[in-house]
Amino acid sequence: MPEAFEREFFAAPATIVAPLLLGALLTHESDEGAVTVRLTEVEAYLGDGTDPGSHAFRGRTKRNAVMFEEPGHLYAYFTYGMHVCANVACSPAGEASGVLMRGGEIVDGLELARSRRRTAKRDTELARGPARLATAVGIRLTDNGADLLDGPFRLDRGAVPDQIAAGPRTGLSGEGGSASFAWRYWIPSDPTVSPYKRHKTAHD
DNA sequence: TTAAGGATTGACT
DNA sequence: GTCAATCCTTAAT
Repeated sequence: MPEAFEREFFAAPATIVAPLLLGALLTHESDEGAVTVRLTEVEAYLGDGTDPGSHAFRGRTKRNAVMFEEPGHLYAYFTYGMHVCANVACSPAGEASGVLMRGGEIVDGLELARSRRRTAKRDTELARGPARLATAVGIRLTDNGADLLDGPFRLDRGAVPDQIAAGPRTGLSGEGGSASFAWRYWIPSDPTVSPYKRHKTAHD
């Protein structure tokens, strides 16, 4: 039986929490069944005005309100007209930061994940990429604000990875700005880490 | 009220 | 490798 994270664990800035979430197990139970994903890739986003890439950069809005409230909740948002991405809200209530779950390995509920991700040719593609992960686990826009420590969602400690890599975040504009911070963390050599836009990492 | 753009993916050349 | 799809959120009229 895995050990669940405590609320307090998420009351730290996302840059602290993010690398510690690698290897963690996110489970979502719905009418269709349960799916569990082991996180292999995450990104941190701050909200104190220092991080232009963050949705919380310009302060609290209707969309990002969850990030400013109690930590350990799900911040799900809609993007590109068709995709949902899932974050874990971090920092104490009143402060905003979040960890974007970018990739993972499906370790339970494989059949259900496959049926949700028809276009995936291999199991390693089921949750490789933020919107894919959200789809495979069954996260919808209406799940925004859900508690990740109680209810249909659960976030448990998993085996700590042997190695952790850090590098620039992906998909953000403004090279001279926050895109150059090493706030993306992943498990090296894991096949479920998304390969996108890795144009100027200083390692691998 | 309207317009611009996005923490991406999948299809196609 | 390139590019269209598609609609919600935000900021500007």
